[in-house]
Amino acid sequence: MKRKLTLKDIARELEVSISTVSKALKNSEEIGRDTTEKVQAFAKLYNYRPNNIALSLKNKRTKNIGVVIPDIVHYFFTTVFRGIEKYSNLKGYNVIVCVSDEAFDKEVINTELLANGSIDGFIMSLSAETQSKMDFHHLLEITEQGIPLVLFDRVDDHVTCDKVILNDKEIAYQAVKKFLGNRRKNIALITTESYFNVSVKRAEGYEEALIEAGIPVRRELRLTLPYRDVNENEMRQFFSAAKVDAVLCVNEIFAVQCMAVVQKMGMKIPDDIEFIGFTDGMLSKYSNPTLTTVAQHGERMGEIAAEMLIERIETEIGEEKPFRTEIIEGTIVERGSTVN
Amino acid sequence: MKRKLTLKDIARELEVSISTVSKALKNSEEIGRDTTEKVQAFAKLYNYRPNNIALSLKNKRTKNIGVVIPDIVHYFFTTVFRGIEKYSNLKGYNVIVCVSDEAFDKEVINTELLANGSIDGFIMSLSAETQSKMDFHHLLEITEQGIPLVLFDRVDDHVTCDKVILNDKEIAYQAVKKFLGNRRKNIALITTESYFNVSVKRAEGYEEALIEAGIPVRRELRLTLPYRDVNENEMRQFFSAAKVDAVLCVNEIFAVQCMAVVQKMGMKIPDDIEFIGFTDGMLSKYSNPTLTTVAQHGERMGEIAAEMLIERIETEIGEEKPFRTEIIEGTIVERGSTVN
DNA sequence: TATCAACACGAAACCGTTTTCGTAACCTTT
DNA sequence: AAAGGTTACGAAAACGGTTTCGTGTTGATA
Repeated sequence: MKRKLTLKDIARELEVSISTVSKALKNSEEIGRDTTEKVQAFAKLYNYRPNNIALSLKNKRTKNIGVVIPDIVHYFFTTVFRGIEKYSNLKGYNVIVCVSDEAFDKEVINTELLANGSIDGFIMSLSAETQSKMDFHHLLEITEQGIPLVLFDRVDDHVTCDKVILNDKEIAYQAVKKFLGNRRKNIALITTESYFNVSVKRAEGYEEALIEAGIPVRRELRLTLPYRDVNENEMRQFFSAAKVDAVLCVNEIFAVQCMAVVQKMGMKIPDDIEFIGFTDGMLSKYSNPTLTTVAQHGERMGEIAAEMLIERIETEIGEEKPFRTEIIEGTIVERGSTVN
Repeated sequence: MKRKLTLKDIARELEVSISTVSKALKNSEEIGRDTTEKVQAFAKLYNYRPNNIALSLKNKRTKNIGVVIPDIVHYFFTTVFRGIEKYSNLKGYNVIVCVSDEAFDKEVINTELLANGSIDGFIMSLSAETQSKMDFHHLLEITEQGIPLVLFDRVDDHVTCDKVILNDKEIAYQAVKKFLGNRRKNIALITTESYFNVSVKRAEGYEEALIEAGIPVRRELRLTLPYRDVNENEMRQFFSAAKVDAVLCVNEIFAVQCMAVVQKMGMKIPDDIEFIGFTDGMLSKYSNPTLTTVAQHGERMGEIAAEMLIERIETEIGEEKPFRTEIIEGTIVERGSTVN
């Protein structure tokens, strides 16, 4: 087991000072040709690599980005993460991921831990509990310390920072317009039980489209489901009670599960009933029928978030730019669950 | 923007020395009661938190774990990651994730970067390219430096380190036995084009079960597909050419795609043809029919990997324990694609 | 009253870098 | 030969902690 080589080791071996070694390795003009060559040859031979931690301490920048997301086993977050990782890596940054597991406390603990020097900036999406509690003190602490923060998807107006979001309301509006164009009248909305800004926005778009078309928004056409462990019976009851000919779901799991239920009940998709979901993940592509869905362009979202963050990190303090909110346009990917 | 408080700040403010502050904060007996209380009160009031980087430099341990995986938008890796993250977090470690994107170079660059002090140990799964190149010099470098390494799932015998793997051969064997028990004779294997140790093991189990049953292993019953962007035509041809009544797929995507194809061709699942896949992800649960699949218990795998790694990290050097290979037993989850 | 331990604290080294500044030694110039 | 300018390098501070060791003050003991 060979221990890591340090500048000190090289200095001792070559009988020069540490500073000389350091300068020689960076081709400083201060150092003579012979010495420089000697040092570089030695360093190369023994594969010297500077210690990242020491560099971080000295430079006060870690080249690490902290990513805090509610869940990792989740297609959308996964794709966003991929975008973040790709862009960050390109720019020489590493990514530390913490999963809040939709819990406020974990989110707080994780951010506070990372904020103590481990990272140069944060990219986050709020946990369900944080959104419902409306407690953002941990984020305030971060920004007050001057640590750059970018929020994506699950954001909140109470937090002032850069943001990347989907045009949720608008794209939900368009989805419903699509149903309306297909002469659907009884359009249901299936959304999450817990409070998510995105669900709210999507509901707004849904309602706006209906109202615009002169169709009343009916309470019995809205089903709220728990985020996990959905009970099929609830769906069955819902579809038995109300006559529904189109369904907008705020995620793809709800959609796929509902499609299975209504098919068991004897309805034909998309003839009797149409479906549009959100996410455009694996399930949408391989479900039966395939699901028409709103692509959220997670990877691009991640890239942009990373780009915004790194720009903040690398911009000199003093030239404060105003915070931006970047809006990604969703795309409706037409598949078998709608008539196109 | 309030700058981070340091020991020096507190020392200056309270007119004591830095060392006194440091000791007082750790309740050292060396320090008098009054001073200790004064310091702690001040630290609490101004929310002092030690700088992680400084601690890392001093302690020569970062409390970071490096995770290098081929892909993150991939159910199995995602679940393993969740296990790693959970356990690590519990033990006070953070996780730095790098995605090799199945590319050798990215894997090498990422590991070398992290190895320079950023992390205390690695958990990795080899990229496709690394497995086919059989070049493990970067892993050797890591272990030679005394950095603990745990490999999971995509492992190789040429690398000596702790490992966590599935009983791939055995569970594939059992899957085929299940087909045989259902009187299936024409059992196909659908596997990956590129070389993966796991695919090979699964193929071995497949063959062993057939041979044991006195059924010849037929070349035309094996289909190899590219890891991404599978062409449906290839599947269609395969199923037209050979009479197949059961299919073992090394992942769930292949299985779900094949099920769609054979259904389009008019076959009934599971009556005419049965399917078993690997992974037990979202697709298996929500496909039509639902897919009988080998649960790989990724989360548990991740937890165990993290446990092994952290034990190595925290064990004193000197008391070298031999390397272990932990074998996770897969479970066949019976669903609609087999007759049970 | 001289001695000595206990107490409470500070100085300084250390982790591995970078960077500023100081300075010998040599070279050039007049 | 004195003055000034290069050249090539080393010492030391700094980043923010921890820890070892030294030391002045106090109180107890002989």
